[in-house]
Formats: sequence, structure tokens, C-alpha cells
Amino acid sequence: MGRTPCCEKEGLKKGPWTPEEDQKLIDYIQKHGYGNWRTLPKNAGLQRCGKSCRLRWTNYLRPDIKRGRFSFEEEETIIQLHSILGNKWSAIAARLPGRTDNEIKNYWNTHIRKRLLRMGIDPVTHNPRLDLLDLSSILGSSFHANTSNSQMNNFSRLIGIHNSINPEVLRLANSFMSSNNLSQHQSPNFLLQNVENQEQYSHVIISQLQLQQQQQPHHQIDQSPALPPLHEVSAGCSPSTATSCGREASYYYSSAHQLLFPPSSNFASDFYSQNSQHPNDEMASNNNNNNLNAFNYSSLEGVDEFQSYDFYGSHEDQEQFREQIMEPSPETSTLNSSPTPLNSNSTYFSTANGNGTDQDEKESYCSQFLKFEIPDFFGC
DNA sequence: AATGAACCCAACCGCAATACC
DNA sequence: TGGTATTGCGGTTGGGTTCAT
Repeated sequence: MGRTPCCEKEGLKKGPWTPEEDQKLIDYIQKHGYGNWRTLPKNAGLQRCGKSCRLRWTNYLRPDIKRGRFSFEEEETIIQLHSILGNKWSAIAARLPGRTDNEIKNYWNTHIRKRLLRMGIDPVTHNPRLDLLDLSSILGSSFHANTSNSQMNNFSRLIGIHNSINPEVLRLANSFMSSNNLSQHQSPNFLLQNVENQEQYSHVIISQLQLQQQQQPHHQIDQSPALPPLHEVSAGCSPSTATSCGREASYYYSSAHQLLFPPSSNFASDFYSQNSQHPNDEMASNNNNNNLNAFNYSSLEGVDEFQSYDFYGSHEDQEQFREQIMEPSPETSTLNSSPTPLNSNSTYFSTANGNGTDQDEKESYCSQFLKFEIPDFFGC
């Protein structure tokens, strides 16, 4: 330890690379390959240390590097892998061809991390932020003051669950519904309010529903005929339409896992042994197995619907997309006439903040269209 | 138009792991 | 087997750019 950094040698240049330096490095590597980074700069006629050359090559000059914005599915993959691997940027990069660990790390810190924070999700644990959950207790107090047990029971019946669902979740859900005065004919625009809190509720509710069904697979619960299978609810769509739901679908999955399964629980492995499409299969079944190559990202399979749009295209394109797909106009918007090709058992909400001006939101606006698949039996 | 704040990302730093002698 | 060199990796920095006032 304490070894003197190679770049501290006299006369070695630091800082941004010039085009001439880049060309020298490229020319040399094309001719001789990159064997010994220590001796490479001298042989290539560069006043740089080997480390600097290696970084420049691996992070910028390498011919197989993919430049430009991260695609929708790349971003989703990063989120999923990060929920499993943590800050193992090189491991994540290994599964994103053409992307470097440095690039992914930067993108995470400048875009994804902030977005998760806005969603009320801790970017480290991928769990809901505790500070925001504290807010729920405040809301809960309000709820207690205004809501009777019968109302909670009504909600319980409404969603077809009689017992064992976390009462706090019920309170949140009921509070969510009552505070927003949900009704069959109400515009979804209410979802534009308090977006972050509602995202919290949706995550928790959907996750609990998923758990509920898994815990009671053989119980005949009192549910509406329109009640879709919970795996479809939680995934936001059936496998055949998973492509339309992309980010949110996968995130519900990973969130569900982490929200619902305590570290000591064996339930996670049991759960995912029954749901082989979950990207956390490997971890759930074998915590020490880091071979993720076998992942089957249900949300990434055949990303057709969204890919037909240029998510990262011009502003006009984005606006068009917003209008056509994501944000039906108030005049034409009804909850039962969603323009999306999602499964008909669910209602499709967009929580886009139309006033967003944040650069991050511009760049990756799609992700802010957090699409909640809330089943019809929620009464929305 | 000026200026300070915020954002972004290429590059650097230092530690750990691995390779080599 | 132990010491040294090299490589890999994750965290951090700093300077350029964009945004807000």
C-alpha cells in the first residue's frame, strides 16, 4: 500500500486528452495491441502514464463503445442489475454491451439515482425511503381520524382480501383512495397530484397483493370476476404485453421482492421458484451465485411497442408520443379507453408531470411516465 | 447581458486483486 | 513463498456547459 501513483512522475501529462493524443493511442493499439500499459505510452510517444492510457482506451476510444443516450431497455437493465449487484459497475457493464462501467456509474449518479429518489425509492436499497414512509404515518393519523374500520373492511373486500394483508398497507391504500376521492368516472388527472406519495402507495399495494396471492395460492378469495391474476397486476401486464410496460413492470418485480421479503425469509426463494421469470431468480435461489447470464427479463423480452418510438428523439417526437400514447387529452381520456395495448383487465395511469422542466426529465422523459397498472377492481 | 448555481461527465485517485518473478 | 508490478475497480474531483435569476 502507499505505492506512489505512476502519474506523479515528472513530465507526465494529466487532464483532458487532445485529439492528437487520442490518435496516437489508437494508432499504436491498432498496430501493436495493448499488452503492457506501463510501457505503452512511452512506445506510443505519449506523455501519459499507462493508467491514463488504459482508462482513455477502455472508457472512450475502444471501437466497440456505444456512445449516446442510454436506451429505455438499457436503463431498465441497469436498475434491475443494480438492485441485485449494487455498485458493481463493472459487473453491470459486462451485461450492457458497449457501455463502460464509468459511463454507467455516471449515468446512475446523475440520472437514475435522482429519479429513484424522486419516486421515493432509496437508490441504495431499492426500498421505499424511510423518511417518506414516516410521512405515511402522518397520513395514517389523518386516516384514523376520518376513516372507520368498516371503511377499511370495505376496501379489504373490494380488493378481495380478507386477512393477513398488512393493516398499514390497507390504511395507506384506503387513505390513497379516499384522499383522492376515487370514483369510476373520475379523470386520472388526480394522479398528477402528490405523485411521489402515490407511487409509494402503488408499490406497496401491488406488492402486497402479489404477496397475498402467493401466500394464499389455494384459498378461494372473494374477488371480483374482473380480478386479473396478480402476477399480471404486479408485472403491469401479461408476458405478451410486458413490452409495453417495460420499466415499471420490472421495477415492481424487484421492488416486490425487496419490499416484501425480509432477509431471513425463505419466502423469496419459494416465491421465485414458482415464478421463474423473475430476474432475481438467481439471487433468490442461490445468494452466492453471481452468474446472471441466465436472467430472463420478462420486461425486456421483445421490447416492441415502445421501441417503435424514439424515446430519446426530438422534443417534437416526445410531445407526439406523449399525446398519442401516454397522455390522452382530458377530453378523450377515460379510464376505460386507454390508448395503450395493455391487457384489458387493468387500468393504465400516467403520472406524468406535464410541467416538468428538469433536464433529467427531458432527457429520459419516458421514465417519469410512471405507469401504474391498477386493476379495475380498485374501482378506478 | 452578467453572474452564480446546478449539472454533467471525463479523468483521476487510491485500494484491492491478480500476475509475475 | 514473498515481494513487486500490473491491472481492475469504485469513489471522487474538477472543469466545461447549461440553467436560472
